[in-house]
Amino acid sequence: MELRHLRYFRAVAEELHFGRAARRLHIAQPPLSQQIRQLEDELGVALLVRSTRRVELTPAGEDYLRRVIEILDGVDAAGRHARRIADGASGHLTIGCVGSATYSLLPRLVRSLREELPGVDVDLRGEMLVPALVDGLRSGALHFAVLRPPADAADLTVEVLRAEPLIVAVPEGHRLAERGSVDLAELAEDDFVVHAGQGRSVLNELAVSLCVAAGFTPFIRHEVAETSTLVTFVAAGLGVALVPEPTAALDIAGVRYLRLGHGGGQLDLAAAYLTSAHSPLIDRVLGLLRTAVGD
Amino acid sequence: MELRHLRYFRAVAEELHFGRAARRLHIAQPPLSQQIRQLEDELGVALLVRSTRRVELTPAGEDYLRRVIEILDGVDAAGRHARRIADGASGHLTIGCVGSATYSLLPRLVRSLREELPGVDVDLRGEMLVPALVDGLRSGALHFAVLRPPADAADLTVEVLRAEPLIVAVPEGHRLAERGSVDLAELAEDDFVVHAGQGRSVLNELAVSLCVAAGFTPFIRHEVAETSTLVTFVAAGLGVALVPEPTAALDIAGVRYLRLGHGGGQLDLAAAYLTSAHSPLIDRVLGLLRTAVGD
DNA sequence: TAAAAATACTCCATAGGTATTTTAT
DNA sequence: ATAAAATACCTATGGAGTATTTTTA
Repeated sequence: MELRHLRYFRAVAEELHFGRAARRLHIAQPPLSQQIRQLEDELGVALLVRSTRRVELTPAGEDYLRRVIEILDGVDAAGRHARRIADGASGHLTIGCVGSATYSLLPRLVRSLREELPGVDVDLRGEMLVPALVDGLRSGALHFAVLRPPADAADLTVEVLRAEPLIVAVPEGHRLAERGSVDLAELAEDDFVVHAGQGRSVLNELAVSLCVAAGFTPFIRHEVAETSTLVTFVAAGLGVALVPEPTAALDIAGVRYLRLGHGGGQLDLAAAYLTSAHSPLIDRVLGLLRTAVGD
Repeated sequence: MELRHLRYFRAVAEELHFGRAARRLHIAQPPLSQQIRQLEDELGVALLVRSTRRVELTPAGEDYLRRVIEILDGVDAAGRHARRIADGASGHLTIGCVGSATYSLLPRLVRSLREELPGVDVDLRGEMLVPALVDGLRSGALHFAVLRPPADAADLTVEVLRAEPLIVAVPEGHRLAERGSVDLAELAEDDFVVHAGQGRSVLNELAVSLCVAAGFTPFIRHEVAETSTLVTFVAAGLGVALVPEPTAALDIAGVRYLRLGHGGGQLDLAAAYLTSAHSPLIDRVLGLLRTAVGD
């Protein structure tokens, strides 16, 4: 049996007339009769009752017609869906994101995804550390990540979106809190709050090396998992923290953000995906992300 | 596009190997590659990523595979269902029934339908008069009827199931209530309760002609639509009624059923269906009904 | 008897086969 | 070097066409 048989049967069942059905199908009447006969033989079921004056559906034929219409519509729909997925207009995507991008960049990305690709359904995971993001991409749990460029990324395609200067978060009562800008060396005596993860956090590594370059080793007092927690700890007066500039979007009471003068650094923000899982959808998301960064 | 393309795609997508898929399909590998290529060209979508060492599905291909499996399963299911309907093991049936068969024959028929043809779903309408049953068959509202053989039945196939003797229903206080059997002539002075319908009821016609043959014209006091109402009216002392014997199954308090001696008659009970709507299912129901009558 | 489906036959498009080449590991 | 997919080419099945017959309302 082939779709041809189903298409032909549908035409005859809807026209209830072999001649008209054949015209509608752009074939001659005899081959149409043949194909319908074949279909009935293969099913072992009479679908139509013919006389020269009237063609009627049997009860089995009526049921079969309903199902055939569903099948033929299903075939069309399958093609349409495949095409939508192929050009990235439809599909499913899980996006992971580091903490500092969670509060400014991610909402902008989501808004433009909703507008530009309404057929795509997106799962989001914010507040993740870089090693977890890389693991997520490799395990297939994430399709796309916004992160700090990691060292071991041979199987990933990483595109730097922009460089973000580091700033300092200090509690409101801090001796430097009213300054607009400080040098890193001025923080030599302060307690530091950093991300947990045995130094595997890209931000931690940069922060420590900057401090060393500024002539001191930071005294790490607390380790936390999320950026929001980190800022809350600073607000509570438990120490200071070096964070990328967009973290300032996290406007928590009791925290002041200061620019860094001498000894400051910057950290790249990048998009990454598993090279082997590259897809049109990822390209379109990457395009939207570039725009979101530009805004 | 033909089902062949979908079957072949399914095989390749499940095997992820053109050679194995071709073996599973009992064809050679090159024509399989060709057909898959055709499918992709027609859809305008890459479904598979091939290298000589590995075949993988694209995201569009994964979605398409899911839908293709549904379609192919749907094609099989459609054939199975059509076959079930064609041999009467499945389908839908509306059965109409005269009042006197509603209380004994119809329940037995329904029980055996449930047992023998569980795939058939049945709608029942009991307590109908013969003209309404015939109209129902002709309009398509009923597929099958249990009735008294009507006069104008050229387009119906009518099969007599059995002859049912008429009996008399009298109220408990009636002067003849304690007799086992009466002659029709003894009811010459009684009020009669009959079915409504301007004499078009087959039972009414027989009853009147029997009375006339017994030498009197029945005095019709009440006309009712349902047999159950008719018996209730008799129980209430509003008159007597001639009813077919199975009506006695309707055991209402205050009613006595008496056999008829001289002047009695009998009424055929029959099954009927529209000859043009004859189907295997109707044959099977008719078979069950014959058994139910025999019990 | 006239309209429509079925049958008889013919033809060619194409599915599928065989042999070979290309390609990626 | 080798396994596997793609390409080239050929064969033959069967889908579709034309002409005709059969059927029934």
